[in-house]
Amino acid sequence: MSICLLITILNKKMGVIRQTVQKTRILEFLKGVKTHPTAEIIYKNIKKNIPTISLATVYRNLNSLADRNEIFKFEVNNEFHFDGDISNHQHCICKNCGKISDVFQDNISKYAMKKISLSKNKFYPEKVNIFYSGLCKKCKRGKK
Amino acid sequence: MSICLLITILNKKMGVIRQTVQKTRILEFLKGVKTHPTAEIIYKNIKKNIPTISLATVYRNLNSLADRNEIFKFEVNNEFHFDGDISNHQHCICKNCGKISDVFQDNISKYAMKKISLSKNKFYPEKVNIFYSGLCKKCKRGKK
DNA sequence: ATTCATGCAAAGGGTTTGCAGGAAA
DNA sequence: TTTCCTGCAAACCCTTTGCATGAAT
Repeated sequence: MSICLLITILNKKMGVIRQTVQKTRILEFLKGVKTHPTAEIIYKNIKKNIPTISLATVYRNLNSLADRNEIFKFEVNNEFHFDGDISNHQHCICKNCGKISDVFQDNISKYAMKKISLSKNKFYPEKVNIFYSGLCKKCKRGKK
Repeated sequence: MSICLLITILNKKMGVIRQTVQKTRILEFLKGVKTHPTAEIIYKNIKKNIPTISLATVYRNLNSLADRNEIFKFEVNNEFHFDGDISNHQHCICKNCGKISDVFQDNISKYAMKKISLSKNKFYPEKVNIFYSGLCKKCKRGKK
């Protein structure tokens, strides 16, 4: 029995992840954008290229991409947002308008990971997610 | 016109927040517990003392308490959780079983707030929320 | 006496799921 | 040819809301 045949059989036994146009476009879109869109927004944008795509497909692909850590999924105000940038960075969420912006202060996440590793609590952290809540520039001006 | 009368009139104009048994019990329960229950769990517990209370009342009170920063509201896996402890602390979320645990490392939050204040991004932070994702002790053992 | 809060039930809305057909490998 | 993925629609489920009644001030 050849190695190739064995691999083929194993592939059939294990769940093989297939490459589809829908999946490719979704990942491309997320990687090419600097915002943190919801499934709905992603769906509307992909629809321009693939008019027949369904919202369910978008959800399924986003979830599987997030499960495999190819994208980052987080919730704001009862809605999931997706981030194609999985580098260590932090998010600011305006509590007035809901706008999400990035902060790239790598050392904040590093410090947080170091500190919790040193503390003797019974948790095995793999990642830290840091969210600031406050006001964005625009809303801060409006409140003055 | 006396000051007291003026205040009474103003109170009537402005929305006065009333003290109710339901509200009191909900806050008591949250302050007396070291977990991070959902509205449903809080509802079931309050029901033991106030059998007629409705889930809607629990939600309404939790939301107004969170709005006034008397409790902390956050989402995990598409569900809101409530924390009666509003001191600076961090949360660990087990990505396997969903268990939420606390870390009390005040300096992590302080460091995060200091760093973002120094960085010249256009956001005015008021609070930082830090979530670790990984495995709890129990699930870590199970995976070995 | 006023008006805010409650309880009930129904609506809301983002997300998931079952199923038949279609596309990767 | 097999198995996974897609599209459609319906189901899900947590949360919110409208309305009449009841309670707090």
